[in-house]
Amino acid sequence: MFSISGLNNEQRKAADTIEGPVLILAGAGSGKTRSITYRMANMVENYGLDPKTILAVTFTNKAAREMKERVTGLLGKKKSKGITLSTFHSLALKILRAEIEKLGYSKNFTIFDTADQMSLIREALNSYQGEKSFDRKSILAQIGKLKSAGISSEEFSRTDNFNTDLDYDLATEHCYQFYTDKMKFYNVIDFDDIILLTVKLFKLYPEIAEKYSRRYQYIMVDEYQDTNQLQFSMILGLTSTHNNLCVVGDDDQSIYSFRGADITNILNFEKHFSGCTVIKLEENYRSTEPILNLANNVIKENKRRKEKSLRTSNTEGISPVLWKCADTDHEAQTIVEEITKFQSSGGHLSNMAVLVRSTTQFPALEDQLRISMVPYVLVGGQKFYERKEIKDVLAYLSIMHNPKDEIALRRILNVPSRGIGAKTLEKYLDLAKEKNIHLYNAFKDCPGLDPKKEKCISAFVDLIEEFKQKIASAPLEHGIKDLIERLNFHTYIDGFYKQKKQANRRKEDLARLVESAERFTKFFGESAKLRNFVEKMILQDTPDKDESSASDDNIRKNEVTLMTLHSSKGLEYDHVFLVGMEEELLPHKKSITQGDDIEEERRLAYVGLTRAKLRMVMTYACERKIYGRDLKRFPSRFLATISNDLYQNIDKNSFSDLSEEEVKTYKKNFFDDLISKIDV
DNA sequence: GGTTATTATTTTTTT
DNA sequence: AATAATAACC
Repeated sequence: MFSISGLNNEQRKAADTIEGPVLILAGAGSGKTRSITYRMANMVENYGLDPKTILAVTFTNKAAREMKERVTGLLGKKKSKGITLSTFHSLALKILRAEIEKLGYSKNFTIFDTADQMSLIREALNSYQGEKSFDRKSILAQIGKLKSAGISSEEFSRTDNFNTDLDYDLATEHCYQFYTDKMKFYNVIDFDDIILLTVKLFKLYPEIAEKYSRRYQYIMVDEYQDTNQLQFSMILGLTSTHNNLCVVGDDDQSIYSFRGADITNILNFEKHFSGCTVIKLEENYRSTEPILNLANNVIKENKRRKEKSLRTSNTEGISPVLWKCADTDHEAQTIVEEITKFQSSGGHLSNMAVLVRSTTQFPALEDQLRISMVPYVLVGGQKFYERKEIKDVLAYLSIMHNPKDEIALRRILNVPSRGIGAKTLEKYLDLAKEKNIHLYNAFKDCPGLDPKKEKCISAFVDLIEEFKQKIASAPLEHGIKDLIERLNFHTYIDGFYKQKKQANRRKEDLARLVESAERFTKFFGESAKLRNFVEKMILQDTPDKDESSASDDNIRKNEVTLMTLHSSKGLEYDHVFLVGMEEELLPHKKSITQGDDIEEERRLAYVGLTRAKLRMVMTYACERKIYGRDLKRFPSRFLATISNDLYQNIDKNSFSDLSEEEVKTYKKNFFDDLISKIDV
């Protein structure tokens, strides 16, 4: 018998209300994950439900893996194995893999990431006869919005969203049409399509929705405040034969509206699912009272939120502080100094996190951490597969799997250079257009279009065909390794990056790619298909070796975590540095100038503050380098509304916070440093 | 056709 | 400051 008696009253109610719709409003640190993992264990152990009927959807693959671990801890490997724990995208992709042919795509479709989308939009704009130059990004954003609102490219011009007088709308219409047509022709889909097509499938073939709905009798959705309209429709499909839907979320932590997250999903849940049980978790087990008071004081300024009061019985604690620093480097230095102090007093670095609003804040912090030789791990920021050299190799793999993917083909057509330049490409594009065939087939069928180039082109086509065979017959990692060697990619990198350090870094990345392919084949064995590998790379669904070893012995590495506020959601640390509490960073400049949602920025600050268990250190710099210029900076408006007794102001730029002894050492070190520099 | 120099442009956050 | 896009050169 599995016991849920370790939970408080509300948590127990959450874990023990199994049938029908349930809304769990879980404040920060209120034991949300604990409640839902217990809920799953409770369902299996005490209600005798088949684990195979349980589906839990999380926001990131990382969160899914973490939850899986915790459920396994409660249920054991055998029973937890049946439970499906996945993201919306992974789940939808699984469905599409089985059913996409019904929508006129073939099964070997590939996935476009944002960079691929951008190149397609560029193509679209090139073929557009507008006088003005348009911003690709905002056009793509507009298309994304239309897609998630369910408006097709044909419908767009007939909706209220469309204004004939606006140049941008006309351009968008052209691009949207161009984009949709090409995507289909290339047999590729984008991130939005993964959900969109699944929803379309559910609508056109209700029996498919029913099939999955019957399979997943009990559905849980984590971080419900960050779901968008499409995901909501997908949920409707999945619950078409029952209403056992349990969603968990906190409207105060909704921070993804830029990606279409719709906060009304959680605010209106009770309307969407009548007769639902509402459970509020308001007891905070994470932070001490001083930290919680500060966080509550920040978030209470938001107008659009459900009133709630987070409380804690943990009344004793260190007062949060705000450090005033001179500039970006001084800020980083001061933080790293504090970290080394903590380290030398015997603290474990896994208990510390440094949180930032923007990834541009990373380099300064990383520099200081490296100088002081503090081990750290980066979360968020540029994705591994987005690095140029990785994308290049993945592009080769993509066209082996889906030769219609013209964007991938053009990406590597002359990388490394093999004498197929812009002129040749143009000729073949014309040929392909004229014969209405795919670009790759044009190369394959007519290598001698330009006799001077015949050799280059046949060599290229042969290479692709050869490796297509090779990769299908040998373990994936061998194929990739051989490909990198055959292409002389290392030499290419040496030529491209003049600095040796940079070049070596890129080569290490390639080695990492081979390693991750190796882990992939090890894990999936015979069914380790090229396509799944590329897919998993793009969806960030590749547990790296750090994580797997950590789960093996369950020892957290002795390193500081450096990450964006967005990726910190759901995590907690004893000591947290919230870096850059200043205007134009938090709230971000874009949200100020575009009159965008300041409330979301405030929620972001709230998320950051509520990560801390024991100590909160906020910092800001009086001067920061932006576009290579030093600009004056000011403390965040979010601090202005807070009464002074809730945090302590410390001026790190003067000696006022140091003891006499510390000032002495500081000055001595300063002069020693100076002298050593003069010596050299 | 390829390489290099010059100029423009950028910075939110992520599946 | 760093990178991408473009122009000018070989």
